[in-house]
Amino acid sequence: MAPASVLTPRSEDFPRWYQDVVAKAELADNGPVRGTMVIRPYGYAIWERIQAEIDARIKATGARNAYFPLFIPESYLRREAEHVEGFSPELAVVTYGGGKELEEPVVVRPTSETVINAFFAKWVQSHRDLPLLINQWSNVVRWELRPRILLRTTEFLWQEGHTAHATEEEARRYALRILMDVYREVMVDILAVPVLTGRKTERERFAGATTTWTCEAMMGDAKALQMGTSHELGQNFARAFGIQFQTETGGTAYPWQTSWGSSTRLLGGLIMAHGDDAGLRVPPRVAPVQVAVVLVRDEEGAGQAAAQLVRELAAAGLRVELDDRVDTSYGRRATAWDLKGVPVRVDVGPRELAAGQATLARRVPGTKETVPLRAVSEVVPAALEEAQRDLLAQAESFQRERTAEVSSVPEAAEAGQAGFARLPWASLGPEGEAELATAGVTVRCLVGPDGGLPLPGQDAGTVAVVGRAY
RNA sequence: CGGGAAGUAGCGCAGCUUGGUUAGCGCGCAGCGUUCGGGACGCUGAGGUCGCGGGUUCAAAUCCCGCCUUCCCGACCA
Repeated sequence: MAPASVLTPRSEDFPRWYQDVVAKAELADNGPVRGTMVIRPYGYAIWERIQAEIDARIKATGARNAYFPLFIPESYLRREAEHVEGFSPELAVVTYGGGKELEEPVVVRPTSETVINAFFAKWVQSHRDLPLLINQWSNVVRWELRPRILLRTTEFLWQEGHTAHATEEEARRYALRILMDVYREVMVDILAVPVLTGRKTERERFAGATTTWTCEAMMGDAKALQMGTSHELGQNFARAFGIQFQTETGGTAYPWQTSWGSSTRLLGGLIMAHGDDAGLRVPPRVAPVQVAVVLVRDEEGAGQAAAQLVRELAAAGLRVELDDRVDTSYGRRATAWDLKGVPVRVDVGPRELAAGQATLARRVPGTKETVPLRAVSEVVPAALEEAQRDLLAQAESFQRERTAEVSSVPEAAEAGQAGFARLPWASLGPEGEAELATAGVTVRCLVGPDGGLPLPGQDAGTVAVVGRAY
């Protein structure tokens, strides 16, 4: 791969490298107001693909999309005590409208449990109305004190799901289904980011939830990133908003609820999980451009050959782009495609054309090979599959190497600086957790004794995975 | 929100200490020419409310005050 003078080397200054990639790959820019961002077309194209994958899986669970207002009466937030306490420090509140001071301030939604549940109270009357499964794609605002583009911004885009069920058991199954069949699957199978799935400790639980389930990934600097959460809300919001239904036997009951979300932070996670010194590396399944056909020089019919390759690759169902900017030097263009992380590049110029060949450059191992022109549209799909697999395998082995088994709090505090540390929750507990926090290490999640998900409330035998986090 | 650093052309920087005529440099950008297979070279040129507001002064990028933004480290979060 080319000498990466374009970017700050990842090993030299990871946060700076991250900024450089976001800028040079044309993913996003900072907005004029602190903590806001502009998502540029290339970044947004990746987001749209992530959205499509998540959206399809959400719909497969039976939920439907809807839209609720940006503005929420302040009084709604106050109805659930823990919820308002958790969110009040990060609220943006509008006190003026139409040139007049408002009688009741409205908050810009930090999340929509409150408005949505106010309507659930209207819509849920009978057990026949359940389950009620709603998702919305929207922006939300949480005033951030320390913003980081695409990872922690004051305004961000996300999806938030809200459901109501007749029984606790059903709500739990649904929350876990979202966790595993939507989030985990998209992260692992599509984004090629291995995640740990587990339960949050009391300390890390969502404000207003009874149980929070999470997907946690390890970034290239061995820090953790929470990439998606699914909450069991119990009957907390149902009681606060008066959501009740008539049961089959004629009684009244409060439904059991869930909520779950994933955001543009996934884009940040993608960069930090897969990027290298040459820039971004996009897994083929989310790549807006899977193959760039680069016309090196338009001589001796190379232009026609490149156009023909583009047609063939498109016909093979690939997302392909022709780069025929022959007035820009080859090196510059090659570097730009590397920066953008396009998985496969096919170079065509008079040189290989004379031999009936094309040059195939793979972003993931960073290698080049020559391929007969006739075989390109067969070789490329295989190369993309390999890239997808290799990215996941690399991230998995990195996470494995940077995960330590420890048995005491001091060991966990130390190992947690360099990656993940695993230790029995019994050896840690809330006191140990608080102690770790003073070293900047937090419990990312609790996993079950067999490596699977622990039960809500189950502490016995669980293993805590701790580390530094974004 | 606390501690630190910084904001001068699209990007990276110098100039500021010690105020003074036309604010420079590298990259990028435009035109022309030579080149062309991993960020080519030459010539010519365009591009600036010196972050914003106020103050001091005959005179402010430079000194003073306030604010905004960015980055790093901490406390809170998708």
